[in-house]
Amino acid sequence: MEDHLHIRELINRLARLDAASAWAGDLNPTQRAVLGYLGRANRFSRSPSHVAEYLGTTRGTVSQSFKSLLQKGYVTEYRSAQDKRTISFELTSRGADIARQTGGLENSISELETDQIHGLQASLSAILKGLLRQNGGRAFGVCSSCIHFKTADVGGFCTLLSEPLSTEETSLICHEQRGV
Amino acid sequence: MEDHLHIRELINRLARLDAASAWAGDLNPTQRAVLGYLGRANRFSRSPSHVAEYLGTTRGTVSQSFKSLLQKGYVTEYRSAQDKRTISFELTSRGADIARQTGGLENSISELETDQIHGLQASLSAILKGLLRQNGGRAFGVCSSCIHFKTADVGGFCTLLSEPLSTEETSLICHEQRGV
DNA sequence: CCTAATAGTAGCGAGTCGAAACTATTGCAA
DNA sequence: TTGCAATAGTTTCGACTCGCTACTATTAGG
Repeated sequence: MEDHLHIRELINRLARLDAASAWAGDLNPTQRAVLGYLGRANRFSRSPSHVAEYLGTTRGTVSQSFKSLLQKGYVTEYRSAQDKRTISFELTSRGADIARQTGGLENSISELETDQIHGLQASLSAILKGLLRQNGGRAFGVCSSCIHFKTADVGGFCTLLSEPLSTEETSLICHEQRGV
Repeated sequence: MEDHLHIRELINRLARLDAASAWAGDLNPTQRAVLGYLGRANRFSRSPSHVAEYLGTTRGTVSQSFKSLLQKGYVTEYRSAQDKRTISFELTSRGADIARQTGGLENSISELETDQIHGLQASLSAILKGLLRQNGGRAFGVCSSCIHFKTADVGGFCTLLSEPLSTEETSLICHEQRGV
């Protein structure tokens, strides 16, 4: 139990320090996290609701964040013709630049041994999986590791939404993803 | 580089989800983090400045947090006679209860194998160390692993501050700590 | 068809955050 | 000794997050 507390502390401290340096320009850490998510999410997973669930916050907060990001020109709005309730946000090139940015944390991570990195990734993923199981959250994994995914001649196919997927899309986050 | 991004995302997402469930009662995640730090910091390391540096925020914000925590009865104020500028905060029993609380993240961590936990701790510590080296931050390690620490008949002794340390104090966080 | 569920927004109050301006001490050097 | 610079903490500002509740629009299901 002693060790667990330590790890929780480490995770939170690393995230706090990372967030502290994520204050730059006219963006705060949360807005930056929204852009980062948008850059890795597929076209079915870019609504305020999805972002809110991924970031562990509320629709209300995300709605405000998007209002600000929209105003600053980091995202654009797409309203669906099928379901007039939903909104999908897209990164502008300005927003995509931010989403691609790396921070001091990445530099520090890259100093680890390769197998240490893989072990770390496996452990953190396992913790996340357990945490999501506890509170009934979605995994938000990528299409290629989904039970609804089928390989195709080019790219793939989603059997849940009956939609073809381009090669790039198969490695993007989907809110409907369920691990094999 | 692909993997590093993943790990950064994992750390931040875990911290966000942990923070989301840390909203309870009349405390927010930051106030909870302050109490957690105070519960693990020694008597030389409980000032607003130390908390600010540990949490990667500013003295101004921490000042506000303490004002709120003081009002709600989670901490008490101790003014030093030597240096009238400094203030040291102590947890009340109410505050200590909160500091000891564990969350869903700990449950999830405890499901890992023992050696996986040790590996995880080692990797995260290494990342933190590298990150702190990059931005010139302090480690905030415990006395027993400090270059200024000497073992004594009972507890230990700090050669920097020329102060005896009780057994419990040797495993507390110090802002002056420098790793062996 | 009508009610329930879903998606998004608006507003509230408390609080975080960086930044800058401010007060009160303490340290150091000429 | 004086006299500044460094340090510790506070206050205020504006933008924003966050949980919450109330609200509107749209869609789904019995």
